[in-house]
This record gives sequence, structure tokens and C-alpha cells, in this order.
Amino acid sequence: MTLQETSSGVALWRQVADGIERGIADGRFAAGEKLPGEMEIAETYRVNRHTVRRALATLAERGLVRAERGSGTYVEAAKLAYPLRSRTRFSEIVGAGGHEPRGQLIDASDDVATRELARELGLKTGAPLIRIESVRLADRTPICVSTTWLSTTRFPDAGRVFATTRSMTKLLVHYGIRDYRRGTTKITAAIADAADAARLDLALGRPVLVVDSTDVDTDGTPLVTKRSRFAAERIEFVVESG
Amino acid sequence: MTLQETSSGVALWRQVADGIERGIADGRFAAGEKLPGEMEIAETYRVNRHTVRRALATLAERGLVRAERGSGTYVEAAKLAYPLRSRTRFSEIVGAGGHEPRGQLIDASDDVATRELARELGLKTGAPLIRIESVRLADRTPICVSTTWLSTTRFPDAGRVFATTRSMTKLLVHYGIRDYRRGTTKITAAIADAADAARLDLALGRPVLVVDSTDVDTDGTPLVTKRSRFAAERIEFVVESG
DNA sequence: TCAAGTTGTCTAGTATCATAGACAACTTGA
DNA sequence: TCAAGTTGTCTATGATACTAGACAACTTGA
Repeated sequence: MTLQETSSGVALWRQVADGIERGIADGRFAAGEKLPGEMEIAETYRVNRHTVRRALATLAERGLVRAERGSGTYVEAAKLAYPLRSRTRFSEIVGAGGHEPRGQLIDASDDVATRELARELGLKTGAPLIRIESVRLADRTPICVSTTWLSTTRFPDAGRVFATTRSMTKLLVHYGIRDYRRGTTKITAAIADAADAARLDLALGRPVLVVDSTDVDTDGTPLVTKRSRFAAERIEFVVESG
Repeated sequence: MTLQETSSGVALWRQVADGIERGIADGRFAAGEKLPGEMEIAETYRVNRHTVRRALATLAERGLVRAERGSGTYVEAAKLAYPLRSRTRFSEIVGAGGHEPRGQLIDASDDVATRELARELGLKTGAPLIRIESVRLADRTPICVSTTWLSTTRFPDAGRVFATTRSMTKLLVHYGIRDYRRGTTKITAAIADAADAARLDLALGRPVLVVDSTDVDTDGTPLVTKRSRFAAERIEFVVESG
């Protein structure tokens, strides 16, 4: 276990805290168990004991661990049960993206097409769009936040329609579109920004899976494009092939 | 665009650097394009110009941007597109993008099957395996590190064969397997550990795409299973559908 | 009871982070 | 040619991060 020696822009105490949190998340430190002593952790990460204490303090503040004077520091929280593991298919998560009635509208606002968005939607750069920010949950655990763009010309008032229907499928039906399919899907990963971290209830610096996708109608005409950010520690995509 | 105000353990310059990098990754700043001036970026993120310069310096060091005195700072790199199909080969993808693919053996050693590995490969827990650690590059830039497991019984001496052939496809041909296809693929994301970060020439704390996959022969019999870690900032998976 | 091991708290010094301002060196377009 | 706008470099200051050492307060088990 070696940390960054050159300046990485991530504080040492944060790296230690993340390391311990990962240990809790993947079961190396089980719930209720005693963590190694502060001195031992300090030696493991080759940092000062005060640095370890700072790391443990942030974890304690978030309720992950509990320190007992004279005794030790104990793991408080159990890993959340994530039902979206083995049974879930990529097509159901991403293909159904935003179509589940579980979604929650955060914000809808006007936007204009960047060159990228215009190309995805088959519009001209600067074309008026409606941008919808939404979050989806499973068992009250936030799974992903999405930003969806639709053409204002094609779907006037889409923000309000989405707010009432809370479903992208129903929204499209409202505009006379009964069937559509996935056009392209691109997947990469990034670190959650402050806003996404807050909405996903994630610690800062935690990774998210970023999925860019565009849905098209049966003729292949682009309808909506969106960017979803999934909490990587809560999700696993399964690609079907063969 | 708001940054963490309370102490998050992530330096401001790093948050700015990540923000700009994300802009490059998602196309808000296209390759070759000029970034906003340092003053403008500083105002956007509400930080000092020196902080922006520090952020840009790290991006320049990694080859993502290039500063020109008196003129501006320009976007240098684009992400490599990596299509996910049932028959994709690393060499074909990289070669198709006009880059030169290279594979490099890091280590080959004996291992035994955990329950997970045994299930993937259709073996019994504890069965002898050969574990191969390798890294793949495109034009001298490391793209991914992989850990590959093969049955020792089925592929005796596989480590040495791989060392000479430097290609999984050629290794399988050596054992009389002419064709194979992708069985399952699971994708998630994580933070690079110290070893992977070093091999991928990544800063610590940077995200990787973790791909677990198993290749099967034409009968569906599992041949090899592997876990690959892709540098998320250099790659984008493209799922083809419809 | 007592020694060993634990967390809690204090002081102090050095390095890095972030801000602020000024000016030099250079490019671009009018 | 010249003004406006750009990046490059310098000095300076305060806040935060990290290390170091010491000791108090407390728990545990022999």
C-alpha cells in the first residue's frame, strides 16, 4: 500500500480515508470489526499518526466508523445491498435509461446545442434544447443521475410533460412516438463532481460510470440524447454478446 | 460550475484540472480548439489565475493541452474509441484508429482457482491456473493492464508461450484453437491501485474501467478469463446496438 | 493491581496551497 | 506600427497540510 509521493492534488489524509473506506466497502473490514490501531495504519500507509486521525475523523463524521478511547476504532456501517448486481442486464439499466417510473426530476431548463449535441440529435449547432436533470433510485439508494436533451422544436414543453409523467417513455408517447430503440452507447469513467457526488450520496473523489446514449425512432431519426452518471461502487454493467 | 469550498482533501487546482479534462473528454473542448483564457477560466471556477495555471500545467505535462505564449492554450488529445463487440481484438481496434498496437508481458505465475474463477472457467475451486499480467499500449501510451487466467491442465506452459507470441490469439492458435468469441463482459469502474497506476502511467486517484470477461470457443466452452483495467481518461467504450 | 496498548489533546516546525499584484514576452488583428 | 489580449515569471502573504514528539485518559487482559 503506497501513496502518491509527488503532489497529486489529493491530500494524504483523503487518500488514507479512501483506502480505509474501500476496505470497508469490499469487506476487508467487516461491520462491527476493530480496525488496526492508528499507529499500525500510519505505518501501513507510511504517514504520520495525526494524518491517520484526520482520515478516521472524516469517516467517523460520516458514520462509517466509531472510535472508542482506550479500546480501538470499529467499523460501523454495513455495505448496502445492491440488487442491481447479477440479475440486471445492461439493456435493462441503460436501455431502459430514464424510462423507469423510479425516476425523480431535479431540474428542467432551456439550453442550446453544442456541436456534439447537435451532431447526436441531427440538429444545427445552437438549436434550442430542453435539458432535463433527473436521478434514479433503487430501494432509496441513488443509482444514477442523468442529463437528457431534447429538441425544443420537436418536443415543445417537454420539461413540464416529464415532470408530470416522470417517464421518458410516457413523454415520447405523449408526442406520438410509440416505439424507439437505442442508437449509440458510449461508456467511460470519471470522478464524480461536487453536484453529482451530492445527488448520488457519494464521497468526493469516488468514481462514476459515464454513459452517453442516444435513442432513435424506428426510422433511425434521433429523438433524445443523454449523459448518465452511475455510482460505480453500486453498479456493474453486464454486456450480452455471442 | 461550483467547486468544493469546505476542505475536501482535493486541491483546488486539481478540481479545476479535472473540470477542464472532463470538458475535453466530453467534447465541450474539441481537439485542436483553443481553451478560454486563463483569466476567464479563473473567473469561471472563481479561483486565482495562478491556480488555473497550476491546473493547466498538469494537463500540459500529461499531453492533453499545449500552451502557446501570447496566443492561448490548445486542446491536444482525443480519446481512443473502443467498440464492444463479440469478436473485437485489441490489435484490430487500435490498428483501425491509426495507432500502433503493442502488448507487453509483465509477469506470469502459478495460481489456484478461487470460487469465482472456477465458475467462470468451468473448473473446480482450487484447480491449478496460470496467471498472466500484461499491459497493452497504443503508440507508446499504455491503454490497459490485464490479468489473465488459464487452466494449467488445458494450457500447460502457457506463460512461456505468451512471452514469445505476445498475443492471446496466437497463444490459443498454438494450442489448436483457431476461433473463439467473447462469452460475458462485465464493466464497472474503480480507482487505480498503486501498481496499476504505475503501469498505466496514471496519477493516483484516477479512475479505471474494470472489465471482467471470459472468452469461449465455438462450442461455448470457457477458455480464458481475464480482468482488464483501462485508463478511463484515454478510452471510451462504444456499445453497438440496434 | 498493573503493564501494555489504545484513543484524545496539546505544542511546534516545515512544506504546500491559494491568493494578490506587477510586469515581461509574445501573438494577433486592425 | 500599435493596441489589446495572451502566456510566462517574479515577489509576497496567509491558510492549510503534514510531520514530530510528548503526555493524558482510558480499556483490556494477565
